[in-house]
Amino acid sequence: MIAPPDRTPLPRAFFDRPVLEVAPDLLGRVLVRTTPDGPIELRLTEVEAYDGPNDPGSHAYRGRTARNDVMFGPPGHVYVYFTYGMWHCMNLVCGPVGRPSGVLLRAGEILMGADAARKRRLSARNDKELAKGPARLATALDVDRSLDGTDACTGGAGPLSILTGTPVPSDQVRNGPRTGVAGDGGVHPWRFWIANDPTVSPYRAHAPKRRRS
DNA sequence: CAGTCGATTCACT
DNA sequence: GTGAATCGACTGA
Repeated sequence: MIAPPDRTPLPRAFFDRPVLEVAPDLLGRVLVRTTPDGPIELRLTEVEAYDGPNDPGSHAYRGRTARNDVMFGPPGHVYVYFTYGMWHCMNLVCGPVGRPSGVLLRAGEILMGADAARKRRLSARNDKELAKGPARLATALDVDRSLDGTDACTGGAGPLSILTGTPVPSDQVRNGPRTGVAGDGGVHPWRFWIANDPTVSPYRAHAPKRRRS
């Protein structure tokens, strides 16, 4: 018998800590997304940390821009970016203010609202694949740039919020190099996941793009 | 202002 | 395992 997840909202202070502390602590937490098709709930199983100005893999490495502006703001808000001309990925901003860092939400298990998620993820061959990968996760939860800057610490009042869930014991947390990160940013072992969880995405090294002929 | 490339996914071989 | 899809942000001239 497994205890149900704690549905208390995660307080903003949770995110106002160094990102390397927050990232593994997010595993097992529950994200609630309100959609026109009803609520979708997702248990986080895989994340990656991106640490501001000292991290060559971070979008904030070269300073503040219109795109990454939210990363420089208060913790507990959502940073959403568009990539590869097709996909969105979402992060939770960590503190303190002025230290642009965030946690990329890479994968999770759908706890509720799988029907709504399947409607948006027609290529998924089974429910484990609904949110296996950062762009798949954002697609399943109907997340795009319109949610950039959303406060996730509202306790359910907004379109997106995060609950306490059931934190994962540290002996079940694994870590390793970040997926698909180019150059020097790839060296940091700042990807965290739950051991043996079937919804965790496979590791891939960065694939350099070949020049067109 | 043109060129490059991405915190990826999918279809195909 | 390989290559295409697809476009906005960023870079450097």
